[in-house]
Amino acid sequence: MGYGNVSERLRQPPQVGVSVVILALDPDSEHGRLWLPLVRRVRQPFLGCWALPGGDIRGDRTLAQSAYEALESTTDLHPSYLEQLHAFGGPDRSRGGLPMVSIVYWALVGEAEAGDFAERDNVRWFPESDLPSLDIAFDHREIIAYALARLRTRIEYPDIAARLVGPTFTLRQLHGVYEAVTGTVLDLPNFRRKMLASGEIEETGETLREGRHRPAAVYRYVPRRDAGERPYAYALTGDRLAELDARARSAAAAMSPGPGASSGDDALSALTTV
Amino acid sequence: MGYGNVSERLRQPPQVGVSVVILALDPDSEHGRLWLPLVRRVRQPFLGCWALPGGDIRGDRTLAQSAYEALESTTDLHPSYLEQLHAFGGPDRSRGGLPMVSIVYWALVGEAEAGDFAERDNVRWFPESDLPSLDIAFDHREIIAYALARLRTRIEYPDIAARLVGPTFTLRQLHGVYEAVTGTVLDLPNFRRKMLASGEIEETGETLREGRHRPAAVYRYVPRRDAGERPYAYALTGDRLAELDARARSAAAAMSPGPGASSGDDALSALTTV
DNA sequence: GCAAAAGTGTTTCCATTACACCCATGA
DNA sequence: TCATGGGTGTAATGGAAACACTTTTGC
Repeated sequence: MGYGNVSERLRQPPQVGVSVVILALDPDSEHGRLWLPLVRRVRQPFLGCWALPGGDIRGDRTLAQSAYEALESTTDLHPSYLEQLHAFGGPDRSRGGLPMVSIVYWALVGEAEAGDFAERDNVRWFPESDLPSLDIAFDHREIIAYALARLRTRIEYPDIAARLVGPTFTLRQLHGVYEAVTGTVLDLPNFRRKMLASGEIEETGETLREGRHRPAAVYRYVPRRDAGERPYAYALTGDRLAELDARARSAAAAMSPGPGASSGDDALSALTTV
Repeated sequence: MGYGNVSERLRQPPQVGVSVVILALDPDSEHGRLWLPLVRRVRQPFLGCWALPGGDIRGDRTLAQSAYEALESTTDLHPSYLEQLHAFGGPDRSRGGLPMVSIVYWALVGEAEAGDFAERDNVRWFPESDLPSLDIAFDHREIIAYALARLRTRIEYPDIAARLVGPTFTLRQLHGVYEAVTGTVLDLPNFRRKMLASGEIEETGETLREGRHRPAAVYRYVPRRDAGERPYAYALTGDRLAELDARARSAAAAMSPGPGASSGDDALSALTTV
């Protein structure tokens, strides 16, 4: 493919890719801080820098599918929430290469899952407040800040917090997530009432002992089928996500030689774009 | 450019473009309904159908600039608000051609400006509730619905309504906009207090006579510099928009032979993409 | 019994709602 | 002076915030 000099390249229509900001609760931190996985780049530009997991967009996939596949193949995680964040573009983000537009998604994964993740050389989790100081590729630092801001405003609903904490939880745990994410202090009794009144939370019948005191009731999140929670929400949750998951699995199976061997390191080899 | 058969084309990385949903108040309608301009396509696919104004993305422009230029060159309008809506993609929207991703913006223009617009063959304004029934290109009908839904949820702030109605307005006019957009009935006295309490509205000192009764005070919208109105807002307003406008003008001047002749029909020749 | 967290009750406060009312103006 | 919309006052409502309180458990 012959392209001209730099200024000619800049006038070309840009390439498109997807990236994903994957947010989870750090299970090692007692006070529930957020962390996220970054991938080390193995190509120029920004070789060796940390970048958001990403990949190409294929014409025969939806954008969400492309995002899911990028996420799943680099980190082996299965998000409980996936939503388009923003499309980023412009002259600042090309760095001498071809201009690039990234459609960025943000994803949430449950605490348990983020914990049982085995770290690899080219993927590492960083606490939200302790990102690498210099070597973050492109404008990914600002994109992360943007995703965190979105998370903080979206968390008014039980939904988001429940997806961060995992399938079941006590009200105190959920409360902790809210406090960690918003950085504020919330009255626990009022919080409890509000969550229960939302109708999106349901007792499992189990209880959880955690010290020499009264055990707490365990709840699960139940999306209300009220329909119109939020009038326009292109977020993927529940069944829609399972669908994407099934697709990703069958695609992986088709590419791998034997069954069950679909998560080799070749699939993990630093899928990153701008 | 040699591309293979259909299924091979579908696997190619998609092209990118911008489209804009331009919303305004229909000045002919007394009860303040919304309308928007669509452009007739002069190319396959969907030749002859109505489509959102759109254009290409250039690597040396920001996405918002590209959206502004698409909007300005097709309709000669100058929006008072411009914000990214969503990126649309996926296999459904290629129609046998190359796969296409559209980054869609939504824009607001003031009532006065939308009124003084001269209709042209290939651009026509349609009331929101009376879009062409069949011949809308691609998925643009759903995109319009999505933009309208966004407008309806965003309008809680004085901001959005003020930009629809124009630079100055009476509280009753503003009230009418709210009722038209939300489709609900609002108590006028309470509405008035709420707007004034927001601190984002300021008396101009003028009054407006409209019948054989007391004249109404005229107000203007004053964005509060409180900063954090909305925590992350990539919306363009005020100065930032003026900047885009200046850029678009100078670009147009550079392309046209004489001064002031920059809005010939060549610039209007149906810039539409998916 | 005692410590600690689970869970409940109650009061206060504030923003929204509903609606009655007065005011300014032109005909 | 009267019709009409501009503009103000105020009581009722409902939900969020603050915090005192009771209950259940392990040791």
